[in-house]
Order: sequence, then structure tokens, then C-alpha cells
Amino acid sequence: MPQNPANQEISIAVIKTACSNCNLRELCLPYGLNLEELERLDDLVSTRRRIKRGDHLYRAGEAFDAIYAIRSGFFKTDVLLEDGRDQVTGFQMAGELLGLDGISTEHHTCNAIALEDSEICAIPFSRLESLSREIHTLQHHFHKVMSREIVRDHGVMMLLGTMRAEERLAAFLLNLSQRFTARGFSHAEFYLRMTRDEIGSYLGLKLETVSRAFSRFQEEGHIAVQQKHIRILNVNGLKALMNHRS
Amino acid sequence: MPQNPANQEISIAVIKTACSNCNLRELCLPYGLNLEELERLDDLVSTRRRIKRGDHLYRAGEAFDAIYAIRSGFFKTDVLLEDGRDQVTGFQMAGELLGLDGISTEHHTCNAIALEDSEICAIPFSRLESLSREIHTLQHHFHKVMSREIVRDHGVMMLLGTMRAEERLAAFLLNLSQRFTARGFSHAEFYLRMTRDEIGSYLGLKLETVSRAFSRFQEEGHIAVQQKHIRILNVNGLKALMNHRS
DNA sequence: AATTGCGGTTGACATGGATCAAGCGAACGC
DNA sequence: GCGTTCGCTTGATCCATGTCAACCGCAATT
Repeated sequence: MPQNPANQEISIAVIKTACSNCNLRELCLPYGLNLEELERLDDLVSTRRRIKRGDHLYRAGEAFDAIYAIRSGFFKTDVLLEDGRDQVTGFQMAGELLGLDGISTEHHTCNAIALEDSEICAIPFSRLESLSREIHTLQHHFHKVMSREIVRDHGVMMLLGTMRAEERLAAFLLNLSQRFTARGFSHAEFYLRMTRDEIGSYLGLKLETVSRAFSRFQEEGHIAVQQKHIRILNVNGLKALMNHRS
Repeated sequence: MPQNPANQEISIAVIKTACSNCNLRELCLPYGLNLEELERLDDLVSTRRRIKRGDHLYRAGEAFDAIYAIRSGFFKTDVLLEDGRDQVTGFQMAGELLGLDGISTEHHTCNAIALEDSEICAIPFSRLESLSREIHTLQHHFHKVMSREIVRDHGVMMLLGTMRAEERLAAFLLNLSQRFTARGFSHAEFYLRMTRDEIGSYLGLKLETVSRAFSRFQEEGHIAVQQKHIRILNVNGLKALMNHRS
């Protein structure tokens, strides 16, 4: 039986899972690299892994040796205190990097958990360091990514430190919307991958408060919400809510 | 009149302000470098600057081209929202780096303000990148420092998101104490460089709440506080306070 | 020594969000 | 098809912290 050329094409595509033909490359680590550089990065990012919804990509305390790029799916990271309290420190989507916190101590300091079936690319860190000693652009972009993470965290500190419940939730929705947009999805309609409890943990609120804020936004015509399905009806309304001094 | 050899020695010491004879090098960027590498770093870290108490090292929005190591003194960083609210995002002391947030957008995203007369070393960032392409150890340590900043920020998020007022303040004091210790100062007695308002901003509390928490700690015998002068009388008491679930 | 101002403390009261509790609907296993 | 579970919503009440206000004390200035 002769090979089906269509199938062959597909199987090649499956094998070639490298950065050079990943449509997220402009959002991810390869940003700004030329073709030759991209191929060198490909060699490095060979391992891809599926993570099922609910499974850990890594756990706090595990040895660190790679960072992870999200190829598809959705993650949360969280930190646990000895006394049982925990806090979601972030939600990550396709094209974003996970594991940067582990560089510091060579152990992961948080848990990364898939909120839907996901696929990640593992990037061995010492090899990334080697390569970025050779490819200036890669080095610089990696530094930018780390720095962006710091800036993002400052934004969350701002949110937790100075905003009230509805402002926090408005900021959260606008941030999600903006990130979905950057990935080519609708800015006005999306499914939340996380529960009210996880949103609350991230925003420093109880789940009931999150739920009430959603209801209030709906009453006021800013959004339509049905469980995890969100439609943003009035972006400017949300923006106004976000920095309306108490 | 003949040169006084003692003076000559001093003047040499003043000129030689490089990393290789800085006693903070084990806390700062040069960590782990050998002598030869240290000297190469010296070339890079040539500019030193004094910043008077209250002055800005940099402001949000300014172009970024260098990171700064604190040689002596004490800084705060803060972010301003359009509506006037601001949040202190960190306090930095000798040996710590400032300006990492600027790498991401090539503009600083926060203000860095001296809380006492300070001295900083400016490290031109593109030259740091060049050098760290050549010195593996420097590259790796720099990555660790950035990552540590991310971990630190997660700690603050934890604090702001899940802790109550007294827990936050206890955590804050213990953190300061630990950092002073690392610099060879007393772990039990120090002067706060910042006002109650600045502490409050950092911890997401109002200054009155900070003041009351201090008073309460004193009543309970955990600390002795007189204005900015703090003595920690019972470290374990504070630690217990810190993770005592409500 | 008196004046001024800023940072800090303390008290009285207000309130946003937490807590407790009940009920509901969608998803899932049997 | 039916119960069970889980996530969500909503209501009633409580409490930690914010808000407003008065006052104190140290330090700088004159």
C-alpha cells in the first residue's frame, strides 16, 4: 500500500514540533531570532510534554533544571504556607514561560498546575544559558522576559495593596482580555479556566466576594457572566471601575 | 613638605572603588567570581554616585540603560497609579540591585528614592550583558538575582493576599532583621529608615494600623519600639504571630 | 525659648469584605 | 435516569481595618 502523501505531511509536521514552526514564537522565547538562530533553539527545545488538567507540571521543592514554555493550555502557579494557607501567584497561558522562580535556589518555589489539558516545551536551563551566551538576541530577550515577570508582579502588588474588590476584579478581567487578544482570541468573550476560589486567591479575596462582584458587574451592564463564560459588554465601564478612587 | 604615606594610602583606596575591594561583593553581583573575572567587572562598574536622602535615583518613565548596586544607604521603590494612589514595591539595602524592572520595556517602571544619604554603583546594562556572555559565573549569578527578585515578589503577594495586619508586620520585621544580619548588623536592634506611612503602603495597610500593630507588639513584649528605633525582644514570638491562622 | 511642622500615637466610629449558612444548577459517576 | 458532588450564588451577620479626628513630641528654624 502506497504512503498517503497527506499523511506523510502530517507526520512530518508532528515530528517537527520545534520553535521554528510554532505560531507562538512571537510571544515566546524565540522572539526576534533569525532563522539560523531559531534552528539552534530548536535543538534545545526538544522535549514536549502533555499535562492533563489538574496535574502538576512541577511542585514546590523539586529540583529545578528547566523552564517551560506553554505550547497550549492554561496553568496556575501557587505557593503554600506551612499553616495551610495558599495563594495563587499567577495564571499562565500559551506562549508564556513557567519556572523562572526556580533559577534562584535551583529548586522550584511554587507549584505549577494545569487548569486544562495542556502541552509544554521543556527548555533545559543550563543549555539555555549556553545558547544565550552565543546568541545575543536570545540573551537579551530572555532578560526582558524575566524583567517583565518582575513588572507583572509589581502590578499584582499594586492591585493587592491599594485596590478594593471590584477594582481588582475589573483589572483582572481586563488583563485576561488583553492577553487573549494578543493570542488572536476575542477580547470580549472567553471562558475562565479557573474557579471563583482560584480567582479569589489570586486577588486576595474570598470566593463569595468574587461571585458578588461578578453579579454586580452584570447588574450594571459591564459584563455578561454565566458560570465560567464571560462576555465583556463595556470595556470602558470596567476601566473606569478600575481606577475610580474610593 | 613630604607626602604623608598614610594619606597616600587613603587616596589610593578612594580611587580604587571597584568591586574587587568592596566588602559587599559576596552579597552583590560579583558573587562567585574569581580575581581575574572580578577585575573585568571592575572596568564595567566605574561610575559611582551619591544620592542624597529624598532624591530619586531614577523615575518611572525614564529611559533605562543601567542597573544599580547599592554601595551604602537605603532605598525604596514605588509605583504610581494615574489616580494618585501609590504603592511602595520594595525597600532595598546595601548589596542589593535596583532597576531590574527597566529591562523589560527599556524604561523604568517605578521610582527609586533614597531613604538616607546613599551611594550607588551604576552598571551599564548592555555592557553587563556582553560581559556575562563571556563570564558564565556572572551570567548565572545575574539570572539568580533576577529570579530571587521574582521569588521575593511572590512572598509579598502572599503577604498581601493572605495575611492579616499583625502577621504582615511581623513578617516585615523578621525580613528586615534577617537582611541586617546578613550585612553584619545586629539582628535584634535597628533603625527603620522608612515612615509608618511607607511601611503601610508596602504592606497594604494604613499608617494608623501599622502604628497600632507596633504598639500591640510592644505591649505583648515582642519588641521595644520608640519611633524608628526597633529592638526585637522575642523573635519566636514574632514568628509565631506570623503564621498563626486567624 | 518659642514656633512650626512632620511623624507618630491613640480613640471613636464606619464599612468593606469575611464568615456562616442555605440553596441551586451543571457535570459526572453509577 | 438519578443521586451526588462541586462550583456558584445569595442573604444575614460580624469583625478587622479604614477613616476621621485630636493630640503628642521631637527636631529644625528663628
